[in-house]
Amino acid sequence: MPYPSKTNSKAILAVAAAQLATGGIRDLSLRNVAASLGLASNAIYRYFPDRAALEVALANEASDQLEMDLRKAANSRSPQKAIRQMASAYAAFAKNHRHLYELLMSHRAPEHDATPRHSLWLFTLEQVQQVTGERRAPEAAVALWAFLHGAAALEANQVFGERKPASGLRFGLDAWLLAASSTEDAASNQALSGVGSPKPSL
Amino acid sequence: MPYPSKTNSKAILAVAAAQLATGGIRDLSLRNVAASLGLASNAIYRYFPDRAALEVALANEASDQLEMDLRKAANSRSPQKAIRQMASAYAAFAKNHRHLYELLMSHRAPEHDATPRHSLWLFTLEQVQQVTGERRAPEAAVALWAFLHGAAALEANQVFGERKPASGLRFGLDAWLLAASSTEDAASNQALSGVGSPKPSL
DNA sequence: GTCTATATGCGGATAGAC
DNA sequence: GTCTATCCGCATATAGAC
Repeated sequence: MPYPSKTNSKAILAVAAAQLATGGIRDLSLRNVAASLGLASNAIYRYFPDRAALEVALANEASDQLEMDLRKAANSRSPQKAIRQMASAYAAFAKNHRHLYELLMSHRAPEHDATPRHSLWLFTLEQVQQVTGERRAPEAAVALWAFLHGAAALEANQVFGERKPASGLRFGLDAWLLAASSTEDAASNQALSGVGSPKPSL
Repeated sequence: MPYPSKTNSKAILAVAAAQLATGGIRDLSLRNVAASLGLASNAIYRYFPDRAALEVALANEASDQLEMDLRKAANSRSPQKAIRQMASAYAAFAKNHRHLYELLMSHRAPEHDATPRHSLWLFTLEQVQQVTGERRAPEAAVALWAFLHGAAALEANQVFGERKPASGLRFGLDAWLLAASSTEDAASNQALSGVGSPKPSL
């Protein structure tokens, strides 16, 4: 071959991920990726039609990686303990791969989501179900994910500055487990009961 | 004066906010803002040293606006009801001003935060304190904010596609109120008690 | 079929004239 | 305070070398 391949999709993704890690999504550029691989500025287009496609590929990689971390964390423990371990793993992933995580979460899901993200959702749902039962699993999983993502985002952007959300993570997770472990009637009745009882019948 | 003022900071911010609302942060450009005001491409630099400064000003405006909405929602109600109303107002703000909200939350807080964001935090803390008492207020407020932000972000990015987090918002808020209304000892003991009791003594 | 060379248009940013 | 002119980096598209 006159022009043997100097690169491939995996190598491009690796370099892109490295640049994303150092500079954030705004600083990621196809030019820099190509330069890092010793290629011309636009050689990337043979592997990814445009920048958006590269971002999608990165997000899918991130999703796979996160799911692996969560599966490890949830392995062979009690349901509640599994949730706690998953929460820690989730927070750790968001912290250690800040920009990659940001990219993962800021990318809208496609219409028919057969992507790695769907797999991630199904696994989470499965784990939550062990705690809440089948009926309340979807809403509980959404609530849990919302909380975990929010905590990760707030810490990443240091919204609270000095006041770190570390203790807040504990509080929120305890609250979720408390509600998830109780019957739905007890939980909602209690929460709606209002002012009167500072010490409910726990 | 040979070149009288054609604009001012407020007008620039208004145009920038409008462009942000339609196209998102990536599409906001100083060139377009200037063009909308009938100015040369770089006239903005007399009012904002660079693009980042304009974004900070927009974020501060957003923070003020959100705080006003939350204050209205919390006005003269029971503590629990105030929290519920604030949660709804928060979600509504994030939904109705999607890109502005995103900008607000994605901007790191400065070192000594005397910005509108600090005021927003103090007000939230004050309201949470009505429910949890003074001691647990900070961590509870962080947890609440994390959950609300996460729910807003997930919905904005449609992470769950069809499975909308509307019911998840209810579940999470109920869980938070349940834990916030109980004593800290009861809450953490219950949550840590683990596997054995699918139906705890509620 | 893969890479290089090149061109267009859109950004942010700066210098200096008026 | 606004203007013209200009620079640099970026994504993108096309033509052609090998």
